[in-house]
Amino acid sequence: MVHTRESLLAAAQRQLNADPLSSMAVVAAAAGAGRATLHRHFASREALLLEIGERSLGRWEQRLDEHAVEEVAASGDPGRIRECIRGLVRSFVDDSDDFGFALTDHFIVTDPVLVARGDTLVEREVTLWEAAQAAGVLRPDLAPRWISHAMYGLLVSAREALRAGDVARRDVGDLVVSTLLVGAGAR
Amino acid sequence: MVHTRESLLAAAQRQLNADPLSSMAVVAAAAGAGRATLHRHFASREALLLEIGERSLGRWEQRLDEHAVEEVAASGDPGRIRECIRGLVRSFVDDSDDFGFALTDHFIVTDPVLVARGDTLVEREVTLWEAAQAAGVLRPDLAPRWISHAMYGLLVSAREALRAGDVARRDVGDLVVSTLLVGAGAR
DNA sequence: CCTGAATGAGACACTACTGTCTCATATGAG
DNA sequence: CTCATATGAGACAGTAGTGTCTCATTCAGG
Repeated sequence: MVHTRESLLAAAQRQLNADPLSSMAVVAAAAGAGRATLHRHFASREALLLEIGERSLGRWEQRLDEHAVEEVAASGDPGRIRECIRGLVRSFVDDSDDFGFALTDHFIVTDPVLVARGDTLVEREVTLWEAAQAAGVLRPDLAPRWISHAMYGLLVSAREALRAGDVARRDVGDLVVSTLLVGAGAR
Repeated sequence: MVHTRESLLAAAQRQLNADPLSSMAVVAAAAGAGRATLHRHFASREALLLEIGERSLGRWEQRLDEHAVEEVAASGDPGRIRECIRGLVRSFVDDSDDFGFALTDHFIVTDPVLVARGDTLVEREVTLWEAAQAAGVLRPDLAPRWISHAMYGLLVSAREALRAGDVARRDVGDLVVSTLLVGAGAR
């Protein structure tokens, strides 16, 4: 069997997603690799977790790029902004399946380097929230950072709801978008 | 120093809330107790976690009782239902400070006994969501269980927002209620 | 003051995991 | 086919945590 760094990372992510406390031995087995091989690619468990964190942040960043967050924000066009938010959130929901445990894992959420990089990404998001508020797409009375937190909370919800089998996978993106935008109250 | 089972539990909860991976030694120190004393009250780490889980579920159940969820649901009165939801969610937000880590800790979230008991509490909540939908307080097109998931996700949001210092403690209850009910979109 | 129960400190054996190493085997490129 | 390389299995020492135990000390109630 041949093991690329990427395939190991992906398998590790999948396994740690299922059980965040999995040992290196378990992770290696889940990747169909020996423990030694895993250690050849990642010097330590910590290094592996860091890399997974980086990978998750990379995907997150990529999503912000894909949706041209800054450009849309600068445009000030309510229609474009609304569509951008919808698309962005849907992308995040898709990702939360693979990357979800990085949302709550204590080590990843705590590591200073990852936190710093995450903060810069939140910063980028915030420009979108602020533009959305200015364009009348989002409520102006909410702190932009709260909007980010609320969105991530709903990603956790989506993850849990899927795990519990309470919602269908194809519905969950719309569910998050609509809950975030219009809430659960009757109009 | 005298240590009641309750004081140990409370301290353990506080410590594990700060760092879910704290060892028994760290937990004991945080409670101002010796490791032996902690073990006299809780046979094993697992037993301690279980008890914390039970404690959290107990508080949760207590909240449902306090707000007379079933009675309010049965009343069908939109005003009462709306007030009940507001009060309930605010209570949960208050609790999530102390009990928050039980929301995401893998062991607690996974243990079959706790999960089973948690399910029955979700069941009680669901009666409220359904009544709210029937009374025109909540959107009828959302699965009641999704509403529960969304609310818990927003509790995670609240916890994180507080930890990051992005919102004031006195605001966070209203923030969750209002985000859950009307969302972040402009009306 | 006296006494019995609770406590803290620490020793102890045990387990699980980590990170390193070796070596025989498998595998793919030339 | 041949050979260099990657791999899996396992040995190994080191570390950290757990659960049990003992024992001297503390402390509250009589």
